[in-house]
This record gives sequence, structure tokens and C-alpha cells, in this order.
Amino acid sequence: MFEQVKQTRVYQDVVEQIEEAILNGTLTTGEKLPAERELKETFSVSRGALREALRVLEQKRLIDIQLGAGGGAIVREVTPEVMMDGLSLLVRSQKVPLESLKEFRMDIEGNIARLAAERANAEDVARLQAILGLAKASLDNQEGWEAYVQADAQVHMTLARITGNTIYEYIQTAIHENINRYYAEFLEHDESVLCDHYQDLCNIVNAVADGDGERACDQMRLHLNRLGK
Amino acid sequence: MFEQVKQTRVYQDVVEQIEEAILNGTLTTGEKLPAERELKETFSVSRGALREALRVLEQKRLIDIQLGAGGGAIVREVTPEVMMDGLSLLVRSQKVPLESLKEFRMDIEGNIARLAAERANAEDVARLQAILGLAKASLDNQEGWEAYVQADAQVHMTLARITGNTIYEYIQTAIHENINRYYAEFLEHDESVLCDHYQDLCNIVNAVADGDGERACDQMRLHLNRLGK
DNA sequence: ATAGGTTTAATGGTTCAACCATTAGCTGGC
DNA sequence: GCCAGCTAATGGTTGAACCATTAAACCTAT
Repeated sequence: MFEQVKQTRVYQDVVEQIEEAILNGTLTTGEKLPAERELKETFSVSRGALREALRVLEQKRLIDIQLGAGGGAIVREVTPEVMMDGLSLLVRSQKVPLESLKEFRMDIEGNIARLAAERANAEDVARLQAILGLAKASLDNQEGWEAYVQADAQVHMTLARITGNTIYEYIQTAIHENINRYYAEFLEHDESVLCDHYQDLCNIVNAVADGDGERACDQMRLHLNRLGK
Repeated sequence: MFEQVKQTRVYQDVVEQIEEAILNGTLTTGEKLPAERELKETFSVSRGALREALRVLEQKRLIDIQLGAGGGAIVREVTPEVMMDGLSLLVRSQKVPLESLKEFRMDIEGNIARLAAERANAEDVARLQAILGLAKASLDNQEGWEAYVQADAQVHMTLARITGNTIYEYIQTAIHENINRYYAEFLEHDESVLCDHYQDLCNIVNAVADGDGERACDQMRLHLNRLGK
């Protein structure tokens, strides 16, 4: 019947007010909030409490804070980037079974590949093939895996961008920044493995070029499944 | 060639040290950190700076803070829950095209339905059918849409749980807490709409009962597509 | 007049000290 | 043995002071 009285902390109230103002558009991207010493009067809180609130908003990627005269809190643009921290923590904590992460990744990147295949135009395909060219060159010239890994990442990122859905773009970034970097360390560098890997990428890009979403999805999943061991 | 010198703030250093300790297991779930007045000595920072660090860690869901004697910061378990805040901000900001959100949701929930169909045992199916029974009853008895909406949410959540992948479970929660709640307000309450909606749920559950992943996925996507308008 | 340095003031970053509010545990009286 | 009240530990909050960084105003020498 009754709810537990929630513990109120003044900084939380400040966070909620500013957050609400940002999300509902009262505060717009790029706008500068008043100085701390002014804000603390507005909210009638101490500077310490206000600063705790600003720390939280900064952590949420809702504001940036600039130092010096004329500095202060500036409202950031809200983008799917805000989803990256969570996934990053999840991976780094290793509290979630690797299988679950792998499954999630295969589903996400499979969908990305499918959508990319359905939506890629000639220019997109050309860009993908150019990246493949670089990858092939770095393999042939024995430039080592450094350049190759970079090319691989670019293929994945480009596919995400082709979908035109920024959510996928940022999730792909988060995956690369976390999961993939982890695997990359254990990736064997011998030639046959890299060649298989390269062939996978070719298969995916070819499917995209053909506009065959299902095949692109399947090839991507095969590719990731092989990596995951 | 050179990198921009990053601005160092003492609280950030404290955050990183504690975060690292939590993620690498030096600090384990449930463990209690020393009192603020002790921690500030350990890190050689002021209590204000330390508290800013604790606010950030709290926001990241890495610690809980208890009040009173014997209170203090307690290390939380890291779960996919940490991903919810980002998605929540994204939806509330309305800065991301509804189409993108809808597409993302259809892909995620489609995958959930497919996995659930592939993995559901007899008990799972029985649970789903029981929920459908409640939904049907609330429709027949004209109990209004309140009970029905709740049953609908339970179907989605149960499917996510059946996948056995906690990432999907939490993403589904985030979706329900944000996207779905938004749509629910605009859902028409007239009988024919609700009946169509109910029929969708039946189709999905039937596909799951048959172990037909593809059909479950398709039905789920159809269902969501109809809602999105 | 302009280039270049210097001063000034605004502003975030940090610290310290004090006090309040909540809570767990102890203590003493019944 | 139990309950009331006291005590101390601990997070919550405040105010004041000072430091570090930055932008803008202000000189000064050529």
C-alpha cells in the first residue's frame, strides 16, 4: 500500500532537473549553463553538492565541462554513444559468460551485415572493396598484422555505417573497442589463419555487393563464430 | 605526432583505481570499502574529491552507498543492467530517429523470439500459455487494458528469460521501461485492436511451442511493426 | 598602428573544517 | 529478558578559502 520513502540527496534533485531540461529540449546542444557559483544559488545548494551533480551529468555524457574564464558546463549532443559505457563495463567485468557476449555479438553483427547488404549503394560497395584491397596488400607485403587488423576493423565499421542506423554504428564501435580488441590479442598470426580470415571478409563483402542480405548475415556469423573459438 | 595533454582531475584518478579493482576482482561483490574519512587518507585527496569519485562510481552502478553507522560504499554485482541507462537516455532524448529505434527493437526482439523458440522446454511453454490465458481473461472480462498490458509485457520478458542470455534479458527490460511504455500511451483501446494484438501474441507463443525459430522471429517482427505505426 | 607581452578577473579544481542526519550497537533500568 | 535511550560511527551538507587555468582587457615598445 505504501512505498518505501526514498532517500533524498540534494545532488540527485539537481541532476534530475538539469537532465530533464536537457532531454526535453529546454537546454539545447551547445548551450552553456551558468557558472557554478551562480547555479548553486539557483538551486539553493552548496557548491559541493552542485559539483557532485555535475560529475554525474558529465559521466552520463550529458555535459562537458570547460576550465578557465568563460568556462563551465556545456550541453552535449545525445547520441547512441551513451550506450558504449555499459557494454564496456560488461565486457571488462567478465561477469557475463563469454558465450552470451558472443551470441549477442553474432546477432548484432549479423543484422548489421544483412541491413548493409540491403542498403549499400555502388559507392558503399566500392569503399568496402577498397578496404579489402588494402587488407590484401598488407597480407602480401608481410606488413604484419597491425595494418591488417586495422583494415578488418574498418570493414566492420563501414558495414555499420552503411545501415544508416546510428545505434548500430555505436554498438559496433563499442564491440570493436572492447570485445574485438580482446580477441585480437589471441589471434594467431600465422599465414593460413589470416588468409582464412581475409577470405571471410571477401565473402561478406561479396554478399553485400550482391545485395544478398541473408548470405551476408550468414557469412558474418560464420566469420565471428570462427574467431570466437 | 603529439597527443593533447589530458586534463587530470584527482577524482578521475580515484574512480579509475577503484573501478579497476572492482573489474579485475581485487574488490569482490558485496565487499565494503573503508569509510570516506579513511579512503580520503588512502588516496591523499580531500573528502570532496573522494565523494565526487563515489558519485561517479554510484552512477556507473558499480557501488551502492549505505547511510549511517557501519555504512559506506558496497561493491555491486556487474550485470547487463549497466546497459539500461544508455538506452534509456537515448529514447528519452528523442534525438535518435524513431525508425532507428524501431529497427533496432525489431531486430533484438526478433532474435529473442528465435532463440526462445529454439531453447524453450515444456515448462517454459506452459508458462507462456498461462500468461496468454490471463491476457485472454482480462480481455473477456473487460477488465480494461491495465491487466492486459501487464500480460503483454510478461510475454516479452519471459521470452527474453528463456533465451538464457542475461544481456537480452536486460535489453528487453530497458526496451519495456522506455520504448514500450511510450507506445502504450498511444495504443488504442478499442476491442478490435486489442484482439489483433492478442492474436499476435498467440502466434508467437505457438511458434515457440513448435520450436520454429524463424516463424517466431517473423511473427514477433510483424507484431512490433504493427505497433510502431 | 600593431605585435607582443602583462595584468586582471572569471571560473572550475581542491582542500579544510564544521555541523547535521541516519544508523547500529551498547547500556542500563524495569 | 526486553525495551528505551544514549553513544559513536558514518554518510550528507555547508561555507570559506585558496589554487590553476583561461579569456579578455590593457599596456608598451617598435
